[in-house]
Amino acid sequence: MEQSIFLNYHQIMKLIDILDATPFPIGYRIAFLTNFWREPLLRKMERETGLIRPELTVLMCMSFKRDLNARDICEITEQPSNTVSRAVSSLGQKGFLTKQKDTVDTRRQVLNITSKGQDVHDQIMASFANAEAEMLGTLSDQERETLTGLLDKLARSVDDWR
Amino acid sequence: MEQSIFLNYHQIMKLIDILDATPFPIGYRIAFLTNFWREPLLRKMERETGLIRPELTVLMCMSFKRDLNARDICEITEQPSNTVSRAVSSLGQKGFLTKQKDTVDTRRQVLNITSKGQDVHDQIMASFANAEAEMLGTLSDQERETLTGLLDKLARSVDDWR
DNA sequence: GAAATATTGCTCCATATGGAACTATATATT
DNA sequence: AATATATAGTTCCATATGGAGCAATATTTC
Repeated sequence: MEQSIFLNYHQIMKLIDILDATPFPIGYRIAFLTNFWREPLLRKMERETGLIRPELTVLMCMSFKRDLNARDICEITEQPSNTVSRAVSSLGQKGFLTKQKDTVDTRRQVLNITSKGQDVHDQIMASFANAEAEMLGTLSDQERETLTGLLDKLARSVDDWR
Repeated sequence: MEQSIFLNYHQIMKLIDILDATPFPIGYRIAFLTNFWREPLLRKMERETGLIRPELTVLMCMSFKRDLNARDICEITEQPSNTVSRAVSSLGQKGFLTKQKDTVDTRRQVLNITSKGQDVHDQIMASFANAEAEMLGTLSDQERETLTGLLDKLARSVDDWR
């Protein structure tokens, strides 16, 4: 029975128990879930596809809308321009996007995802969707809908609170 | 009216609209909120207190439980040992924790938060609590309770899904 | 008790990332 | 038209962070 006492000790001392004691229960649970859900997923994506986070961000933007330039992506994602620049550059080298000079403003480059880029994008999206389904395993359909609605309210009011 | 068309263009192209199109609506909203809520808070903490994330993590553990050692903190937080080691070292230099050699195992150091460390910890917790209150401005008390419960369910089932 | 193994905490190194400054081009002002 | 200012995208640099491996100590095995 020594063993079970030892296990209990560790159960009691998991991070989630500290979170109960924080005065920001929702904020910290959100951060907790990001740490344990998104971060491992990004590491897995990195291992399997060689892409890193800013590259995924750029892929997602290009998949959503055609003919963006780097500046557009900076504004959409609120990422610094050097981060976007690096991601665009490496995605180009990998053949995941095409660049054309903007005929009106030659400083700009018009960016578009290639079919190869779209394929890896779709593969990553599928992997994330799958991982979300696992995370949500304990929630009913009703609960999922409620949670989506509440998170959406918070996310859409972003300009009010930050 | 040119101006308003321009603004609408940008409104439409905000990140939240891309998120609607992802096949993991909950996971991505959680990540989105972390990006726009926690990250700026950590930057603010860094500017105001000089502490960085791993240092806060260690402070929170020590505030929750006395006489931990670095290994305990690694296990609780699932952080790599070098990250914890660095944080313990710098918190020690700043006078935010005390180290005593463990009498049983001299490799270990018994760590405890100082009152100075507790003060800065409490100050940071208050700042985070305040920021959470702002984020939750659009939610009713009932909605907050529901959200806490749902996030808690997900967080507590972490060992099932990862 | 000696040797093999495990564990604690640290250092070295590689890399992701953001700030600031820079180059090239476009726009505004006169 | 000439100059001043603004903007797109890049490079340089500083730093946060994790992986791998290391030294010191503890534990296990024989």
